[in-house]
Amino acid sequence: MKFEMPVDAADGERIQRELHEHLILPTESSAPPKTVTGLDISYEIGSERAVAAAVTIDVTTRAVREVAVAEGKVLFPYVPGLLAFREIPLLLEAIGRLTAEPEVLVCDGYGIAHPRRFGLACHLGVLLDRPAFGVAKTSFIGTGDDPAPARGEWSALSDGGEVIGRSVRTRTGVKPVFVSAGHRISLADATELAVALSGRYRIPEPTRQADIISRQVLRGEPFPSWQRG
DNA sequence: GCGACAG
DNA sequence: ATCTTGTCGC
Repeated sequence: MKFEMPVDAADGERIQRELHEHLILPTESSAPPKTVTGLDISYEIGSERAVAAAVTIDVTTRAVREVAVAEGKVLFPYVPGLLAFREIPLLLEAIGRLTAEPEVLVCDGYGIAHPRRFGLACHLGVLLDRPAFGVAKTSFIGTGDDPAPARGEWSALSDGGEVIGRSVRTRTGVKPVFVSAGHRISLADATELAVALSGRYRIPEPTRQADIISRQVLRGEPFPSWQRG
């Protein structure tokens, strides 16, 4: 599917409602992927310059398999609920530069835990027709109890009587992250991947590395030697 | 009407 | 998202 840039906020909501029709949200679990590709963007203050990074991580070892970046100008302002239109153009460019097609995508943000049930992870997943989910650091919509303190524990995130995601403990005793399904993946699988991809840090390795690398490139710091392409 | 509000 | 060092605590 092709990305469409809205002319204003109302148009953006229209696009989201349209694409929402293509969402696929399985209940059943799927076979675990061998790799997961994390996405994130770093912005420069006082300008529209930004750098996106797509980092493919080996699920078993959590080691970096491949890195791709894209630099450019952001054309849409940050508006809660419309984050996708600000980040998708550059993210698609970075993803397109990967040698290996992503198996599963993980975004720094939300999937269906969104005002119109169509967050960044849903949008990207539908456009690329790939499984995708979101892992956010702070709350957006929905309420729920705090999960038990042990790593792997979680509690449901609900809104208007429906479960839209989970508050997941990726590290024992540390503030939980918010996981929500984006496209072609069950909430249970997204939760398991979020935990499996986290180890020493609260943020799963794919998005954590994408965050670090996009920032390094933005600041013109030495590019990781193990990267190629 | 008054907050809240992914990144 | 971004401006920013050290410091306290497990």
